[in-house]
Amino acid sequence: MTTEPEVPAYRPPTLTDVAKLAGVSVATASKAINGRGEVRSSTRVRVLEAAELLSFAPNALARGLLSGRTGTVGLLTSDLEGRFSIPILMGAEDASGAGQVSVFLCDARGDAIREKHHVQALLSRRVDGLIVVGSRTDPRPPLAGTIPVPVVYVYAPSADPADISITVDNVGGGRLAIEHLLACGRRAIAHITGEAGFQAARDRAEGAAAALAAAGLPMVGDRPYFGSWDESWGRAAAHMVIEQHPEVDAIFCGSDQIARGVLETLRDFGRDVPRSISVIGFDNWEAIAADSRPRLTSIDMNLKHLGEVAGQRLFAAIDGAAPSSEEFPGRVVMRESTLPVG
Amino acid sequence: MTTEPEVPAYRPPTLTDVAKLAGVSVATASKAINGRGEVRSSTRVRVLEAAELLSFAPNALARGLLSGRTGTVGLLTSDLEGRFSIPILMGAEDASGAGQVSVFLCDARGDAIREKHHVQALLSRRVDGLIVVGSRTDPRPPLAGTIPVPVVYVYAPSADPADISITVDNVGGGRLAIEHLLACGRRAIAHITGEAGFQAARDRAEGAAAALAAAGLPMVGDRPYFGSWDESWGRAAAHMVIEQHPEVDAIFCGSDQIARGVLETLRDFGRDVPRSISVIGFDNWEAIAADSRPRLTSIDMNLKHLGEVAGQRLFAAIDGAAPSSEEFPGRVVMRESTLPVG
DNA sequence: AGCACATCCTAAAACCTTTTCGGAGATCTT
DNA sequence: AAGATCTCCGAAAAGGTTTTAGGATGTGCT
Repeated sequence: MTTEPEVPAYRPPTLTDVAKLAGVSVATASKAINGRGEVRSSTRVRVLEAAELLSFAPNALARGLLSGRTGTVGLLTSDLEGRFSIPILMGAEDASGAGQVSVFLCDARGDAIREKHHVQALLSRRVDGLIVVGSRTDPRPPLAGTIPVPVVYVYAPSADPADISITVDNVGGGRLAIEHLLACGRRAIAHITGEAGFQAARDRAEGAAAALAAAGLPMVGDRPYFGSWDESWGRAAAHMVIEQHPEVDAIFCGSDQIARGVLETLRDFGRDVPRSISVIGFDNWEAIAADSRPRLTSIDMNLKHLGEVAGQRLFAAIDGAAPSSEEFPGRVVMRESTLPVG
Repeated sequence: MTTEPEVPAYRPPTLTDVAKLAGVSVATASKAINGRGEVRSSTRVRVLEAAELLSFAPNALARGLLSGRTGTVGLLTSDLEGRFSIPILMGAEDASGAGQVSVFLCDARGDAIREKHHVQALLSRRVDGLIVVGSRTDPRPPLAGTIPVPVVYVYAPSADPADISITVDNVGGGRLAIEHLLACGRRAIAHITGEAGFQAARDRAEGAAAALAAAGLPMVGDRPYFGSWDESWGRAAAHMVIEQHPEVDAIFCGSDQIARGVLETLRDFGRDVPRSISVIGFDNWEAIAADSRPRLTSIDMNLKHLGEVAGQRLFAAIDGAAPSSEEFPGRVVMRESTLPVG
C-alpha cells in the first residue's frame, strides 16, 4: 500500500530560506531585517533583497511565542447590532494605529456563558489585553475569573471601581441639552425619554432636572415622561404633552428616534418647529437626525473618541501604566430644530 | 550599577507545569488533555485535575506554529460605519461557531494602501483564510498580490470570476418588490431610487422593469427616478411623481430612507397609505422601517445569512473545497404600507 | 612578529506544544 | 519459567524566531 503523493503544500518562506538565499546565518538575517545588532551594510542589503525576493513575512506566532507579546487584543462586544458598539469599535481599532496591533472581534450576544467561552479562547491566543464594550450604560459585572491581562471597559462601566472604565457623562449630556434650549430662549421644557430601567435614561433626566433647577424653572409635567426608546413612544408622549401642557415651548428627547416621533406629532398639531417649539434629540444618529424635517439638533456622545481612548488606555496598561477611569462629556450638534427664537 | 529587581512577570502556566504537578511527562499530559493516545484513565484524571487547578489554557501560538493551522481568519471590511458590513460580519462570526475559530477585524476605510497593509499583517499572523466585505455591490478589484490562503468576497463581488464571491441578487430583489405590489392589486407603479452610479440601484431598477414588462405594464414616468439614497430625495421625488402622474398607485423605493421621505410627502398631499397608494422600501432597516407611520414593507436581503454562508464557504475552501460563487435572493417583509386594496 | 582590539558573523538556547518511536513493565501462553 | 503480547508512559524532534555569548577575521600599534 503506497501513501498518496500529497500535493506539496505551499509553505510560507521562513527566515531560514532568506538566510540561505543571502548566504548568511538565520541570526544575521534576523538582525538585518530588524535593524538590531552589528551587521555590515552590504550584508544587510543582501538579506533585505533576499527577503523581498521571497516576499518573506516574519511568522508572528513564532515571534509571539518567544517574546510573550503577541501584538493582539480582544474586543468583546455584547451586541454588534446595537449602534453603540460600532463607533467605539472603530475608535479602538484606530487606536491600535500603526498596524502593530491586530484586533480579535468577539460578540457575546449578552450571554455570560458565551462571554466566558470567548475570553477563554482569547486568553488561549495570548492576547495582550481586552476591551469590553457594553450596549447599555448600566454597570456590568466584571469578567469572571482572574484575567491575566489588562482589561478596559467601555460605554458600560465595570461594577468594580478598581477596573478601568471609559464612559459617557450622561448627566452632563442631559444638562447640555437643557442649557442649549435655555440659550435658545425657551422656558417651558418637557423631557420625553426611554425606559426608566436604563441608567442612561435616569442619568440624562437627572442632568436635565439639575439644569432646570439651576435656572429656577420647573420641568413641564413635573417629571420626565419615561417610556420606550422608539418613535411611536415619541409620538404618543408628545400627544400627551401638547394636550396637557399647551404652553410647552421645548422638548428634550432621550433619543433621536423619540425625537422623530415628537416632530411628527408636532407637525400633526400644526406646531411650528423651531418657531413655536424647539426639539432636541440624543445620540446624534446621522441616519435619523440629519435628514428629518426640520433637521434635528442632537447631543453627540463622541463614541468613536471613547473607543480611541479605550484603546490608548489599554496599551498604556499593557505597558504597565496604573489603571484609571474616565468619563467623557458630549457636545451639542446644532441643526434647524433648535434655531433660536426672535 | 545593579539591575533593578524586576517584578516577577506573571507567566501563564505551561504544559510543563501541569505535567510536573501531575507527576507525568509533558507528552503524557498533552495526550491526556487532548484525549489522544493511550493514557490510563487514572492518569488522565490526575492530569486534568492539575490543569484545572492551574487553570491551564494551551498556548494557541505554539500549537499553531506546530500544526500550520492557527484557527484564525481575517475579516477585512471597507466601511464599518456602513450598515451592510455589520450583519454580514455577525453572520461570519457565527459561522466560525464552535469557538474553534477567532476573527481578526480590520477596517480598510476603502483605502487600497491600508488594505494592503492589513492583509500583510494578517498573513504575518498566519490566518487560515480571509473574508472581504464590501460596502457597495459594485465588483471590486481582487486583493493585490498573491494570497497564500483562501479568500471569500461578500456583498461586493471580486472582479475576478475565479474568486469566491457571495452576493445579493438585487435584480431579483427589484422583481420581488414589483411582484408584491402587483399582488396587492397595484397597476401604476413608480420607482424612486438612489444614485445611478451604484450597481445596486441599476440592478434593482432592472429587476423592476423586467417584472413590469412581464405583466405588460409601463413604469410610471417611463423610467426610474435616480437621485440619492436619502430621505430628502424621497420627499422631492415623490413630489414630482404625484404632480406629474397623479394616477400613481404604488411606489417602489430603492432604500428605506427614500421610502420614509416618500411617506412624508404622501402624507402632505393627503394621499392615504396604503389605501390610496402603496409604498415598499428596500433593505429592511429596522430602525427606519419598523416604526414609521404606516410601518413600512421592505425587501430584506438576509445579509446575516450572507455572512454565514461566506464563513462556511471559507472554511470549506480551507479544507480544500473547490471555489464557487453564489447569489442569494431577498424576501419581502410585509408591514402596513402595502396592505392589499379591497 | 606579536599583541590588543574592533568588527562582523554564527552556534545554540529558549519559547510551548504535538507526535512518533521505542522502552519498561505487566499479563498471558505454552 | 521463558517467550510473546499489551498497555502505558517518556525522550526527543519539530515548528520559526530572537537573543546571548562567543568565534573568526582583519586592522592598528609596538
